[in-house]
Amino acid sequence: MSPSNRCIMHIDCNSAFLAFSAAHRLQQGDSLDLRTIPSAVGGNPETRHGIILAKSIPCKAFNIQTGETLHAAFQKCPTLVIVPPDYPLYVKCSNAMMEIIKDFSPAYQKFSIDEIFLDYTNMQKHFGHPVDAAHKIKDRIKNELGFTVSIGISSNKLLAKMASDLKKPDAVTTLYPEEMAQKMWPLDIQDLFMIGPCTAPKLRAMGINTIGELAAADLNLIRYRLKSHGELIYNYAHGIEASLVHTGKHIDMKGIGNSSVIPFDVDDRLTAHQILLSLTETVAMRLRDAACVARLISVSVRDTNFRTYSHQRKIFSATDSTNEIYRIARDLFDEAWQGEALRHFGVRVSELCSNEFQQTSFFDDVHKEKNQALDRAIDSLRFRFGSTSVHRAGFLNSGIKPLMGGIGSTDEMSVMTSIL
DNA sequence: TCTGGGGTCCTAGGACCC
DNA sequence: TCTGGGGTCCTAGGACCC
Repeated sequence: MSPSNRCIMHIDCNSAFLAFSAAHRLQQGDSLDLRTIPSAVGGNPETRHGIILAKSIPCKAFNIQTGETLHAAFQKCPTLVIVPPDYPLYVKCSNAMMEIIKDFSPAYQKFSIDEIFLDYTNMQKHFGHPVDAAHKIKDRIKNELGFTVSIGISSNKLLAKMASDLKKPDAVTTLYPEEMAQKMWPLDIQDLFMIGPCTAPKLRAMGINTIGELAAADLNLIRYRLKSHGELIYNYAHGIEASLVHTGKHIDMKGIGNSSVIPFDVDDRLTAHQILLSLTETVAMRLRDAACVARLISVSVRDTNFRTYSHQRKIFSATDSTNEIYRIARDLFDEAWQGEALRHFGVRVSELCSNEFQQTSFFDDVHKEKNQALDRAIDSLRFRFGSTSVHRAGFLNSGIKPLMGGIGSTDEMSVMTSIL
């Protein structure tokens, strides 16, 4: 089968978080549909989480942007209704949507919490023409789950994704290679997947303002200015992209991390250590849940001036131990911190491998086995009785949550990649 | 009244080895 | 005492996605 004979769909939820919350409220008996008024899912400014995460379509008239502060949004629209995020609900909605979609093909890839790729190649005999099948998918999601999606259809993932963006909400759109000139090339350069706020100005400075102009540009010049990323977006502008719909249940994770803004400025070492421990608890739990061990530990912080820096270390033998990861994270922090007030902390582990053939070192902690047993015992208690059932005495009265970050379960929640 | 959290990938520079 | 170039690994930071 030649690549151009593939049939790929991209299913994209419209205003996902807001739509999920709105649909849920209607199901709970609320008479107001948040999607019909200027409304948004947003954080809590008092805990310094005050940004817009998702907005309703009526917000467009007020020029409210995702990612901007609630304060700025209220300036634009004083009647704006804000609802708090509900991540467990979003995971449920996402999974329910996938259950419907997988009725239409065994080959599907969860790309993010609100986007799925479906390989519809060879499925016509079962569900008909791709456009008809897409309408069936879209309507089933609307009728059964109460929110709308936009579906793009093409011969590869990039064009399918671009297609789903062309018409919103509640729409089905094709963007086959022969339609690029008409449907995609007139679009602004920043509408192309993988051209962000940093690359767009560089292209504009070269006189390239539309996707079509990028497609017509000199590849050597683009490559010279933008290196391999230049070649990538040049190919995308021509609709060239050949990655597979990764069906495997187990997409290998490259890393696991938690990070959080702290509601107050942190300027003492002890508090910083507690925060790192709290972040490490969830990171290590997710690591063990994925049956992995990690070889690279990194810590990142952001100060009150929004300067971010990080410090990382490769360790000799990979680990999944909360205590071990914490000890390294703490050392990394102590080495990097210059004493200024901090507002944001992150702990991340990467270079993962299966814990099956864990290499042991002569120098390993003699308490290693005891530590492992303790980690597993705590994991199972938290699994059975909830994540708040067990935590360390050090957190009592500290004002810091014992377990920070880490949404839901890792089950089948595959990872988004910048390369499709 | 400020500015989230989860990821992936790429590049540059220095260390180190041959 | 002065001198090379290539390859690989490690680390920090930045760009992009949702």
